[in-house]
Amino acid sequence: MYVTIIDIAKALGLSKSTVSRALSGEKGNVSPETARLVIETAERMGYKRNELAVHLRKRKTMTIGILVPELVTSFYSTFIAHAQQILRPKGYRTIVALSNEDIFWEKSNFDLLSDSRVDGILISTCNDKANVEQYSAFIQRNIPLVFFDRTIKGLDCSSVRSNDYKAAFFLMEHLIYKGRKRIAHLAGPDHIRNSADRFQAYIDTLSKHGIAYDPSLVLKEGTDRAGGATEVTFLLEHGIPFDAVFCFNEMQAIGAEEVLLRKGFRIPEDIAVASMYGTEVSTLVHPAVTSVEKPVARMAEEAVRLILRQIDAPLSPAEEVIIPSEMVIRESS
Amino acid sequence: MYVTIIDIAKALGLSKSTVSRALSGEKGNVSPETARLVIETAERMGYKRNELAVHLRKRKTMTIGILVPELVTSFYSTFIAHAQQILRPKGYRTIVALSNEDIFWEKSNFDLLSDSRVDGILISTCNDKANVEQYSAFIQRNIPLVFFDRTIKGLDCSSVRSNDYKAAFFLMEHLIYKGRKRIAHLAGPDHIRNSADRFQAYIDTLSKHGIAYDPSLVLKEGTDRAGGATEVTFLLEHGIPFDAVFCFNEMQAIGAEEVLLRKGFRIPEDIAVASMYGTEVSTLVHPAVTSVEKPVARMAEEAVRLILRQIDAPLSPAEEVIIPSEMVIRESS
DNA sequence: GTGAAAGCGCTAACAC
DNA sequence: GTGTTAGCGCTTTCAC
Repeated sequence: MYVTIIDIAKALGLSKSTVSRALSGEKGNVSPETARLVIETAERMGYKRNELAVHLRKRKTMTIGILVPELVTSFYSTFIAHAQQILRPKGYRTIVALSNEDIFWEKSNFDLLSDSRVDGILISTCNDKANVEQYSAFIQRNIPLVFFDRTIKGLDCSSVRSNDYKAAFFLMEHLIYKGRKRIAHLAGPDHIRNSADRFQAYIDTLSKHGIAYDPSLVLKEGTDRAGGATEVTFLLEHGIPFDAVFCFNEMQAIGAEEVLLRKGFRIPEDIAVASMYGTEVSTLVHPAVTSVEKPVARMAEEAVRLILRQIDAPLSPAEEVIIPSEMVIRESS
Repeated sequence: MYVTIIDIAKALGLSKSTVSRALSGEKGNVSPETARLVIETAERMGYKRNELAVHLRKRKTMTIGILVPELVTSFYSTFIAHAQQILRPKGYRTIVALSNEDIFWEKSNFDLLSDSRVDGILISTCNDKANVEQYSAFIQRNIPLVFFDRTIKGLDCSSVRSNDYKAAFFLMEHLIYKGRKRIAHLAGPDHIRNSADRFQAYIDTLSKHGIAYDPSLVLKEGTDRAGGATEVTFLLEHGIPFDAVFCFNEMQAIGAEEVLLRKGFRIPEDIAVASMYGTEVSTLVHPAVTSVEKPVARMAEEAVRLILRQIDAPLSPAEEVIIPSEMVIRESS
């Protein structure tokens, strides 16, 4: 049904090698006339090269898999866009898969990517314990894997992240300098390294500034919009006083903000809402939210660099890149 | 890097055919012990079959491409969901591509699907003239192609659609029976057969019921939410009286409705809003909208049946299936 | 500059 | 029940 190079070769009385060379575009090993002739004939016959065969032969699919926990937060979609922008000119396609913050989805979609023989996988894990054997096996087989943002300790594999602890510390101090004393923390789940880092920063900042740690101000209902709303509602309904909310992510911040505004609070005059992170392109976060920026573009750049290096030089040593968060407060307008 | 059947064969002192047979699961040509042994070894060695090679060898990718104009209207997403539900159990994957109602996108994404050697394509075209040569070439090469919903006349290829004319007629008569006399029509673009059919039904119903056709009531600003809003706004601002709006699709209906409600009109008491189609699963359409249902499920069923038949029996004759719309009015609650 | 031959990883006759 | 062989469509030495 499909035309092959053999059909073209036959039609022209050439060998399939010559046709292949002419079609591959690299001149030097085929005369200009032959090349033109072949290309014209191919066009006329409606030839489409069979990528399957090419990939099998070259043992390379020219596709990178990207596995992320979610796409509601602007961080991951921005990351993907940046990564694609770098990969595309280099001839790489990209497949995006989701874990939906679930370890079983993650496992199954990781398999899916590996089944389709991607040349490498960029992953931001949803759990820093769950699927490690799977990753180790992958790494041992020398298949390029790079973790970004949500990385895993102790894996012999390159990774890129930003310094969550420092950024959280910075943001917390900003709130404290603004006079906030009772800062609630809408934390992330324990099984993500980033949450732990941010929580630690929360504790440490309070301690540094002589503010007592009150466990009733730390809530872990969920990292989405509903979670943020629920948590703030809980604080209000139980009469737990607070003058600031320090959120794990922007979705929580939006949820929190919605509830507060509806209850008649002014932001940030009455209660400040601070979020890690509204990325630089986020249009979701309300301008009244205070946030530190995550350096998405640079993270994507590094992640892509690392995966490509791993593809080109499979035995190069693992590299752990930490990109500093941009310590810029974006405040209410 | 990846384990192959040859690695397993070597490790076990078997031939790769035996390993292949054992792994393919069909017993009868391989002894139970060998089978178990092979499967265990494969598991232990971390074997993953190379789909690329399988597809090349079998000359079949077990994937169906679905090319649709958009995904905002519930029809196409529902169609896709139904199609996938039927195809998956049969071992078929599915790739979805969008034309964004643009002929160049459509062309390029059609190529993309064909490049990835899908076994067949289900398409709902964005223009019934533009890319016909491309489709003809495809059909001539005997690659399975089935049009659904937005079909093209005169193509030697199976198609599925519902009877838009009848459905539109039914819906129009419903409005007329309800006493509407000045019915505005938010039409679809001329280059879609369905639009033409619906417009014809609009004309014919008016004529049948002795209502004069007023061209100023027919608007073609766009088939999205903004289009519907713009068109209704236009009528209102230009003082063109109307007591009903007959929309090409549900997005227009939503846009129209929003404007009308904001201006203080009651729906449907003051102005009725009727739409083709809010599909049976649509959660988008406001309950105040009157609509006829498009039989998505049955259309998907037929489209899948036709494409699979074309795959299994490439030379079977083209079939034109018309599935009657469900003449049920879903009215304001 | 061109052709012959090998092979990517797998399946499917065909022998035995 | 298992092995041998051929080949899916392509690229890539290696000769000439």
